[in-house]
Amino acid sequence: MKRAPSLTQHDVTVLAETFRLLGDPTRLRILLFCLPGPRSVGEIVENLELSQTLVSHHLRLLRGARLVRGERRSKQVFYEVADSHVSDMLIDMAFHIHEDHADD
Amino acid sequence: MKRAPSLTQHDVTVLAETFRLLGDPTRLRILLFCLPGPRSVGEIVENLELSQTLVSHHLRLLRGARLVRGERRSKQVFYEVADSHVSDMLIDMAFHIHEDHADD
DNA sequence: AAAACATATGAACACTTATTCATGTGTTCA
DNA sequence: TGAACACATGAATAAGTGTTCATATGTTTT
Repeated sequence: MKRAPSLTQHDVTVLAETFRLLGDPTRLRILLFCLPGPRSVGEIVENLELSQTLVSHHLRLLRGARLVRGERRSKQVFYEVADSHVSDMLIDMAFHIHEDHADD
Repeated sequence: MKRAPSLTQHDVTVLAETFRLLGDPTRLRILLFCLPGPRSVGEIVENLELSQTLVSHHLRLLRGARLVRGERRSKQVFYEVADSHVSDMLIDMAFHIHEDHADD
């Protein structure tokens, strides 16, 4: 029987904010696409078939929450998931959903 | 180096919807409060200092997504986290946030 | 320097959503 | 049966948010 650690008010706020950002399908797709490794904005745009401005806007939010990091390499900017904490979180959640076939 | 399972379009949608619901601080507090065991609506209202109608509205959304289950015992209705999948998810996330003190 | 390329930003709009107020439903007790 | 208790629901509103359009910034190439 696992138990959760007691969270401070601040912890809960941060946690909710993180969830909120993951709660948009477009942002989630962007994050999942960047999970295997750094992706340029252009790659994201082409692969996910989204407008460039939309991707930029979402990346800004994800950056603001330190969920992704962007690094410039000449003309392009490559984004990757910020740290192993975030990627572990995402992978765990992905497994949870994947295993859970108690569909509607 | 862990890898995420490949998710279907439907998986991503469900995952995003779940995150979206967890993304509201009030709902997240309610869920976390119900994590240790079944709580009556009244208990939630008192402990989290929220209005009764607000709690009911949020519980309805959480119920709709099968994140909580409600059981009536005479006058009161007790809510608990739906299954171990959800609670594991929450506990994992709680640990992730808790351990992550790379604050802003 | 200018043009071309890659990405970012700001304003505007449509749409969603959290909260409140008023009221409804179900259950127990007098 | 009626009153009291516990919870749910519907409408209304204020605030937030995703997307698009137009435009700006930064980098390379000619």
